[in-house]
Amino acid sequence: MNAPDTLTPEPTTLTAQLRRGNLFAEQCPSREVLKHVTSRWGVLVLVALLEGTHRFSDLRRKVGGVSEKMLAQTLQWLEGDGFVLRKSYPVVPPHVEYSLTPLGRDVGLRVQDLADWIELNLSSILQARGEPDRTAP
Amino acid sequence: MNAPDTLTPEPTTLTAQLRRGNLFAEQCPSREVLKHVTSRWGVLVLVALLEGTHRFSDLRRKVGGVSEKMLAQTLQWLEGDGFVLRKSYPVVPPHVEYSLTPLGRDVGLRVQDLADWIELNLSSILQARGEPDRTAP
DNA sequence: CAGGATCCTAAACGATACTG
DNA sequence: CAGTATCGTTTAGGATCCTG
Repeated sequence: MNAPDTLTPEPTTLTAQLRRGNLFAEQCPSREVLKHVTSRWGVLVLVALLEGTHRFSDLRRKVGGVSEKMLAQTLQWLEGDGFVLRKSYPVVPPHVEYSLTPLGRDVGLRVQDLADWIELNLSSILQARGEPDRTAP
Repeated sequence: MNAPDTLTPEPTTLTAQLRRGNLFAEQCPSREVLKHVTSRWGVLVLVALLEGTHRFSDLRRKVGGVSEKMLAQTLQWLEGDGFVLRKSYPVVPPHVEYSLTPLGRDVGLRVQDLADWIELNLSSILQARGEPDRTAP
């Protein structure tokens, strides 16, 4: 850990190659999915839906700052990836419910885990930034 | 869990409030950190650095498609948040090494967990999209 | 109510050139 | 080598209006 002239020579183990083979490759399809899941609103929508089914306006109200357009687009991304189930009731006025598929719950839990960790460690992070700690009184 | 007409009325438990209190609030400082960590290149840089110390050009080569500018900016974000340690050796030509702090390793593991999950389930996801499964021959 | 269509701005991003 | 500076392009994102 103290030889500045030798750089870490790639842990070329088989498992590493197989498990995280192409994420670093520019054309890896995972990147698209990752983009949806880690998008500004994707994270919040997934976490919100972990708490249960929501209607469009519920999500809009819950996820502070999201616009109609972006919420719709985010939901379509996540639906397209098989994470979100869209259930439309043919009534007037329209009634649409969004929920997580099993796949979505799985990925949502990991996203929530990450988000929770950040909130929990926000204090240390802000201190690293030299910013005031707003989590403690 | 099966009443479509009653939406989840906010789990106003203390723990929920404390643990994920303000993520949904527009001005929550966590969002900024989340943005860095889940950014297009932030994810890849964190995962790359989990494998060990890298020099700038190593990262540049490893993370396919990243530009000098974005790599530099991403590293500065992560350094500012206390996730990445920048070690500069005053030699010529310049020699700079990037590694993860304990905090960075912690968050990196969660990001990697998410990324790995996506790669592992890419097959199911692409099928949900109706796209061909490129992970199986 | 749920969103599609349109228009527009700000931000992200990339390519290139340049410097200590 | 490890960046910064600058510029041009692309995309994200928001506001508004409109419809079933």
